[in-house]
Amino acid sequence: MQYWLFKTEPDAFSIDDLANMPNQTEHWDGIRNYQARNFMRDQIKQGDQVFIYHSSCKDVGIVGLAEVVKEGYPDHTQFNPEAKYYDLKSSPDNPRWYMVDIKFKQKFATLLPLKTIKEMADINEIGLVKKGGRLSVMPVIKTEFDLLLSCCQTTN
DNA sequence: GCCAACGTTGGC
DNA sequence: GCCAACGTTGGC
Repeated sequence: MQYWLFKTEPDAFSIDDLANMPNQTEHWDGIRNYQARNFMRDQIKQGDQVFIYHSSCKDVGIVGLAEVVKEGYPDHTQFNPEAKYYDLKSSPDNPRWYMVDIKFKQKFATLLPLKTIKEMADINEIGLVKKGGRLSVMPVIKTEFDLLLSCCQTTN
């Protein structure tokens, strides 16, 4: 099992939106970065645990937990000329962009702010605190995932 | 294949 | 809204 962090802008799609979806499951479309795409296509597996992180908003930080329920498959929005994430250069024969499905597991009573994460002495590897923190999909090592999760759950 | 210009992300 | 840090594009 592996661990990940997915960013989302809560104005567009929040942890609450995920919780309110049918079956509390949604496909994570709109990833248009090659490094993130490679994670989606090749590495993210069913059962993997995913932190949901709210970015570009008033309260920035980890807000909840989800689980991967479907592994990488082509992101259909790339083929739709009407869609925001349409990609002229991609075709169904050779899709450029992939997505996974995730299912809501838990919303934390209080979010774990980015500021706090940066201040934690034992959190040094997660992309949020390093260069390259702009990736919208990033791996989290088990030790840091466990630490962050316990932090989220004890502050409840 | 280099690299300048441009676009995007995302914290503040 | 600003701006730093990246990522992508495209001319050469």
